[in-house]
Amino acid sequence: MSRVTIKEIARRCGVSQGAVSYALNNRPGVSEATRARVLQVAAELEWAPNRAARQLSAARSETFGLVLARSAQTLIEEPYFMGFVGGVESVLAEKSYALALQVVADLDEELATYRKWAAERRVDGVIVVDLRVADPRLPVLRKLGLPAVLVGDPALADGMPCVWTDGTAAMNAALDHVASLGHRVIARVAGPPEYGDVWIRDQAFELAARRLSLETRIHHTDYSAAQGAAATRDIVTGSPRPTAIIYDNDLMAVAGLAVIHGLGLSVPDDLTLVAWDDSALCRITHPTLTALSHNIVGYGAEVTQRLLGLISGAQPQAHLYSTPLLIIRDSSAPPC
Amino acid sequence: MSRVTIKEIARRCGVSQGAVSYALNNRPGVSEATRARVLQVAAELEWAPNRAARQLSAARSETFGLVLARSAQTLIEEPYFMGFVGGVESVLAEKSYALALQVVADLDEELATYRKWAAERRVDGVIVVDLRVADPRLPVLRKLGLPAVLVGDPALADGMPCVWTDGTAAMNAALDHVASLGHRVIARVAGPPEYGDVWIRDQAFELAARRLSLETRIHHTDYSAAQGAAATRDIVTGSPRPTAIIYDNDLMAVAGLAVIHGLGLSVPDDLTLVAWDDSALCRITHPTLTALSHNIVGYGAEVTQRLLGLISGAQPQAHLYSTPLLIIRDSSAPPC
DNA sequence: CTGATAAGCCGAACCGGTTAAGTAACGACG
DNA sequence: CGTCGTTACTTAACCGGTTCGGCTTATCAG
Repeated sequence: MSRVTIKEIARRCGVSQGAVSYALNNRPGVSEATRARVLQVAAELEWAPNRAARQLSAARSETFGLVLARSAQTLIEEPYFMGFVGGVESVLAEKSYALALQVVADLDEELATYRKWAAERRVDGVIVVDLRVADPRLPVLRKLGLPAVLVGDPALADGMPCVWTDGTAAMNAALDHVASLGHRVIARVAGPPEYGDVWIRDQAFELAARRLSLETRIHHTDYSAAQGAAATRDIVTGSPRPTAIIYDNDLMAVAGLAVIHGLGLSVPDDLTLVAWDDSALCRITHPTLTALSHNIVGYGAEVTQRLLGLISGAQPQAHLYSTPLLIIRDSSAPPC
Repeated sequence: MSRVTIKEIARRCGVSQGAVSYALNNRPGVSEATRARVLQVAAELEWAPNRAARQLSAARSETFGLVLARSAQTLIEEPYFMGFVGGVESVLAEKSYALALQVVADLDEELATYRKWAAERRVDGVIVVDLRVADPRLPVLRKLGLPAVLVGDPALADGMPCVWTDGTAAMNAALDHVASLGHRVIARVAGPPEYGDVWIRDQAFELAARRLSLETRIHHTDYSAAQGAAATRDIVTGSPRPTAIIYDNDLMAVAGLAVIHGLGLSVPDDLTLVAWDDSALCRITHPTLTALSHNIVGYGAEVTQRLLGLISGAQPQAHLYSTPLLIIRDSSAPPC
């Protein structure tokens, strides 16, 4: 067990602790010769700063927080989150920041977590995902003074800094695509309506449909495969039967595909399918799924960069990360 | 910004800091009356212990570490990890322990992370996943004196504490199942051979096949959907064509299913498919997939419990968590 | 040669807890 | 009544860094 401290380095170099601290932190106050000597000794002893000590005096924890208010089950099923976390990590690692990840059951527990973190000085800032319509977390974060970057549309962010992808544009692209193929009755299998992204897509869906003179229907789900399958069954057995379905995530699209096959129908001959979130799933089904693709790892990285900027004094602002790109695959074709 | 410290509580209660500390930590040395008063004031002020300060003096970080040496891409595709992390979290949350999660590219970076954590006193212990054959991490962890619980078979653990699921028994169950259906030529689409679990399953596969007089072949992959699909193509176009395929994860099984459909073959008429890791994927395909199911969330929780036990002085030992259960679904049937 | 300025370094306070050692008050007991 | 042991605290050191005021010494303008 090495327990190399700054004091030991000071002793060996024959200087004071303070001088060593300046040297190691690349701050003025020591000569280049001394600095070099200190750095060399530190390297020899394999010194690493004790995190707790640094946090205590510097009043920074060098940690960002991320709370996921979803069931463990959802987290398993949705490839989204792990990718996002991976992106966050990739940025944090090189700044030697840490990520405090907390999985909780609901928004109340999420709020409790923020309060606890703020009181404990546990994190320097948080990343807030799954933005809601009139999100109750925003006023709490404001009051706690906890720096935060929101993941979601500025329309939901109430002026707080956020990073978003343009769901409206993506929805337009998707509807333009199916309309241009000749589809006239389109269904949307959406996530829970309280989610801000879902709400925005709902709006965009109806608006674009009106523009293109399409007939529409929307089924709200909890994002799970089970409800995606159920919604698909409802849609397919309805009348007039839609000829295209747009899903809010790829898991439900894959589940829907299986239902359609099970009913003896064919994709894309009888139904055109479009998925949101283009993970590996969309490429391994038969037929492969047309999808709105975006780089989730990059998204997580971008959000983290913004949070780093924010705590070092950057102006809070909304930042458009990207617009999901429509990748056309075998699941879309003209209706027959 | 609340900055409630123990000193403030002491002032308000008219006692010393030390007394407050004893009271808050439920230790002897203060009267019940004083303790009650301190607790009440602490609650009123919404005091929470400053983590850094506590860590510094108590020399415990109340944090466990978990390094995932996989590409961000793999993490996205494999539902496994997020579920495992969720299980770990569920236990840590109630002990108010934190999880330091680090995603790195390879084993060398993983080792570097352990060294850094040990030097910084960053974590009290680590959870080690993806055990290898003759794993280079074990001697390093031993030397660093970092408490660790390994996730994997005792045969790979070199005497260190571990939690495992019985892959051999599961493989036997799978082969008994397909053999009893009448299959005689069985293929295995395995993960990378350097992974300990894969190695164990390889052994078990060959051994059970010999016992049951089956003809076998093994294709090693990197666990990805792409290589799972490629392996399936090889297998199906080989001769004599196997009539059953056992996959090392469900992602590859789903990818394989699509390949088989694409080649105009049918499951389960032409081929029986069995997947390892029973996530939602296995239930949303058509046909649904027979799978070796285990509770990954519970597995993560169990491992974490063991690590908590270990750092509080429990005897290190190997602990069998469970044996994956064979769930028979529509993808298995007698060969025709 | 003197006084001002700055570079380089030291000593010590400080961050917010934990904990060993010391003390005062009090009751029991020989 | 003196002694011993408890109980209930207080005091102060300590964890390992950061940071600030101040002390030397060298540098340089006047």
